[in-house]
Amino acid sequence: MRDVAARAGVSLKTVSRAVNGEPNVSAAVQARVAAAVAELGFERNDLARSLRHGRSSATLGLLIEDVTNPFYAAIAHEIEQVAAEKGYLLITSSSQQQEERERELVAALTRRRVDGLLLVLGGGDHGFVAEAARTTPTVFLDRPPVGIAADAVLLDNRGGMHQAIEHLLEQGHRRIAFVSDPGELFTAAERLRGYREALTAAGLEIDDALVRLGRHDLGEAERIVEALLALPAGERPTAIVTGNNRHSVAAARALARVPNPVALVGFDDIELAELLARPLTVVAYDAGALGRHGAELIFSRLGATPAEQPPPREIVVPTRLIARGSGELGPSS
Amino acid sequence: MRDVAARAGVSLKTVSRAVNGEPNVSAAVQARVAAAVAELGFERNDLARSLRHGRSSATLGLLIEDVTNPFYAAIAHEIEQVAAEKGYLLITSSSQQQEERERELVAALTRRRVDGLLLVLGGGDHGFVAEAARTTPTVFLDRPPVGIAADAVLLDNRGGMHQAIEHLLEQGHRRIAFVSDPGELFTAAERLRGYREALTAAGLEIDDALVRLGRHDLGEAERIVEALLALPAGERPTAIVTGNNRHSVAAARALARVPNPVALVGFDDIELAELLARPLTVVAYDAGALGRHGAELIFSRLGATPAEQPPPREIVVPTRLIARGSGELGPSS
DNA sequence: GTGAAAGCGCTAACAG
DNA sequence: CTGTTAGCGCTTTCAC
Repeated sequence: MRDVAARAGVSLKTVSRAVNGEPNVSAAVQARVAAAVAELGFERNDLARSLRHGRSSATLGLLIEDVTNPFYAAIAHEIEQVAAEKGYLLITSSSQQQEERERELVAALTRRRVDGLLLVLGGGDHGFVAEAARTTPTVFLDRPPVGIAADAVLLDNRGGMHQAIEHLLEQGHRRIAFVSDPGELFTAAERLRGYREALTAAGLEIDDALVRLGRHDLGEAERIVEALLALPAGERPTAIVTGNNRHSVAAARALARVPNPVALVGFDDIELAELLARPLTVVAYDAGALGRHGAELIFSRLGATPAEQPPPREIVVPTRLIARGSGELGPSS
Repeated sequence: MRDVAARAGVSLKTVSRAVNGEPNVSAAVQARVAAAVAELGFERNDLARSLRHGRSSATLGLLIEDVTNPFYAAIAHEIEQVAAEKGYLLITSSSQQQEERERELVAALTRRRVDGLLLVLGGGDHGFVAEAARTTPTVFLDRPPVGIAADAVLLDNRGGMHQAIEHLLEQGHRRIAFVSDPGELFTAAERLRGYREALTAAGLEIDDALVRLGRHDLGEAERIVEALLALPAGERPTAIVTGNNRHSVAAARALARVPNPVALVGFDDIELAELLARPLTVVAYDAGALGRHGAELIFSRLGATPAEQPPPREIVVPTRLIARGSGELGPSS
């Protein structure tokens, strides 16, 4: 920038004004600066800018488990879209479900002075985010904050699971298995609660042998479903509900290998679900909405003065059941 | 940091040393600084650090079309993994296939002084990247640079298409359609070239009516395939090869709606392809490898002195055919 | 309309 | 081992 000033024969500050489109720069000077900028290939250093400017690195930070899961990709994409409209960029980082990585990455994002933090965190206490959340607008996505207060955008986990169970009950199922993540995970716990509530409301006993919670590693999940399917006649479930798209994929694979499949309803939609040999019935929702609302919550805080900051808010994204076939198999088919 | 220094009763520089784990800090002082840091909830400002430090914002910039496409998600994920090992974060931005966005985003990333640029750009001249590439290690992914020299990681597009066509020829197909992106796109052009080469090598004429290039908008792509399937008997293709995963999804959907389907081979693998009603035969490859190699190329330049910089390099990722059923349909089935 | 001085938070290069 | 000085590239403040 100093070089540009020298080249254009003006002061540093004038270049700054010209480059940033501030008022009080004559057309002639504006043009001279523009020419110098072009000749020197100058690009404003936004790091230095935000340092002095005090605020705004014009960057948001997102922490998810893994972008290759379409659920997270949808979230990341929507955040990025909202951010782009405001001239913000997005740093996306993956925890790989490791709490240590979560800590490291929140710290790394904070050190870079992101203007907002969007977090999908695992179980356990989230106290390590408290400090960052004090100075940076922070939104929890998919899972609520634990141990601290902050905005959150969640799914209607229980409601969605009610839809799934009620749908299967209508088909005559009475032995419905639930395959999902470990119960430490908020979403798994809530969906399990929905599962229990719906069964209990129908006057059925909960058979804990049909509740299988394990990491959403595809291989392990497949083995869990295989074990369920290998149960003797009376104990075998006639339907399975999965707790997320990874488990749905695993269950679909395991089911494809047995001669006498059972009904399946997945939580979260899957591309091409309708073209599967056994079209997948799912509890669907707008995953991107988690990101979109989250980004909007961030920007609403960014646009408000400290005095105007509202108390923590919670947004719940609705679910809906899409029947495609796999969930319409009867108990004896 | 100044507050920490005051609190610990040491100089600014000593805090800097302690915080960064530099040598020449006594254990006692180290402890006192650590205590002050904890009490004040201090987090080093990496923006200021990299400003002074001159180099390294410890951030890489990635420009893709859209993270919700699993192809790009795989790339982003691998880059992030490699970056994480070195303590780097990744800014992921989506062009949505708009050249104007590409320009804006490359500029935005450059202004933030990312240490490396990984770009998936559309057709047209890439001159607008030249200035950035001069000062920042830049790698082109999936599509080579046009008009400038830079590292690139590409797929074996022609080879992959040869595999697809040869496979279909072996099944007896002679009328094979090609459905892909517009020819301005390097990958589409190369795959089309592979298609032509393989057919010509087999002594067949190219029927341009069977070559349909259009944006990979799912709806439009479906209509293109429908049109092909609606051709009269003699003109109708007996097999279709798609140019990318979006077109494969579109083709699978369109094919599922007709009573007399044709063979289908997709370029790029799809999750659950084996569980589709008509299991999808594909030309598969390691999409993540594009990202992994790209990130490694960046870091190799980052670790080299200006004098050591090698000339632009090109890495080609191999493809392989996976037969699952849709590509093994005969011409008269 | 334009410029000079000061400083954002940190670290390189020296001193001590 | 620790502190001082200067300055990264930019913007704020205030003067002209």
